[in-house]
Amino acid sequence: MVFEIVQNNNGVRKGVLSTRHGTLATPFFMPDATRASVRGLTVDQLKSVGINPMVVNTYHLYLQPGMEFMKEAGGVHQLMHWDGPLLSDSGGYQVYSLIHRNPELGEITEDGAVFKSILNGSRHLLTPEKAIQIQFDLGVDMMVLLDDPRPNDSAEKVFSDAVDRTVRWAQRCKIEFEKQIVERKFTDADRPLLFAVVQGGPFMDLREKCAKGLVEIGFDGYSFGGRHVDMDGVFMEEMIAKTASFIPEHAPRFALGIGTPDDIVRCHSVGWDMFDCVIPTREGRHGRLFIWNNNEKRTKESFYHTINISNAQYREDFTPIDVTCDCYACKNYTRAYIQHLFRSREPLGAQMASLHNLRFYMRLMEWLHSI
RNA sequence: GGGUCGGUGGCAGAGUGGUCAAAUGCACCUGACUGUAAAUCAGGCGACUUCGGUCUUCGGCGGUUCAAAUCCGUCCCGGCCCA
Repeated sequence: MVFEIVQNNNGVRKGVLSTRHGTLATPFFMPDATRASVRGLTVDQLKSVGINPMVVNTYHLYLQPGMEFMKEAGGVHQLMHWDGPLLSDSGGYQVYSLIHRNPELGEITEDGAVFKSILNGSRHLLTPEKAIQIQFDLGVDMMVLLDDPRPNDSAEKVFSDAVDRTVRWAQRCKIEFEKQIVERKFTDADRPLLFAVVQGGPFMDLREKCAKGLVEIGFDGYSFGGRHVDMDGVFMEEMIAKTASFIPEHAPRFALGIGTPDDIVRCHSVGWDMFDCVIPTREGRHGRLFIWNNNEKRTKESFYHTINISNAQYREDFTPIDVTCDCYACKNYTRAYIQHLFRSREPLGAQMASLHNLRFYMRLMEWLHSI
């Protein structure tokens, strides 16, 4: 059994997911180590705040350092000196994001995603099969199939076509996945897990259709694809809840790219189990720090606030970022010092901010496990 | 003492008659960031404002001109050169 639900409270689940690099208690959050590195942090630092699974990216690692190198390096675990579980994203979202921002950089065809490298302009074709092969070469524990995301303001027809394509690609991914399992002599006990992606944008019936199509093919887990907020940035609560309900209960549900702390809480409360997001690290690098509200004021609706450490009001604030936090930054440094590091562009500032925010996210997971 | 170049908004530094409340950079004040083209990006940064404008600014003072940061006189201050 890949995934076992140990508690289900009106759809709020706690479970255990088994991977080749250990079991994971859901819900869990994975920081993004896109280029085989959580920006600015060492393995020891990540471990010190309780990080276990992380997400690397097919697209980025394929372009740089490239797959020959990755094979030579002995896989991504060995390369980045990480012995915890790793999940790789397929690169579908990266190509989508690239094309969405600049249509000249590529296009989606039935064959796969055609795109220009932003590093040197070289042309590449990422097919569903290739995305799977690359992820096997990376040696990750969990992979995501190549999907076809679209911006949330697209027409229904666009989403409908994207859903159909995502399902067709899913079929191709599954076939390639099974072929690789045989070729690489994996057994059911030591094979990686494969996650499908449910697309459909804001259209509920398309989400349902996509989920059905994917479930029919059969995957280890299912992900929420695309953006979970509308064009105004509003969390699409009902759609996210419904999409979870379209996924079989016994499968882990991965909320791709989600999210802010309250988005994670809301997603978890409607049945999502796994999360990854750049927010704790990116916003940390940009000076936004997550802070717990006082215990007695903590509710699922309101449990944290943020500060921008660069703001003038913290210039002489010689208190820790968060008095309740046990991360290295909070244990040893003051807000005034972190601000000084930011103002003087000392990389230690961004590093400590990332570390603290990741600790915040880990504590958020601990909290969700405890309530 | 003589000559010469120069004094511009917190700093550096453009501008050398009107389109200048004055480029640009830094600093400063905010904001954004959700499967990382992001140690990034956006806005603000003289005062007041009914947001259309109004008023006071480019070392000081005094001129020329319809109009001056820009031209003239003078004074103050600084750099360099000569005594």
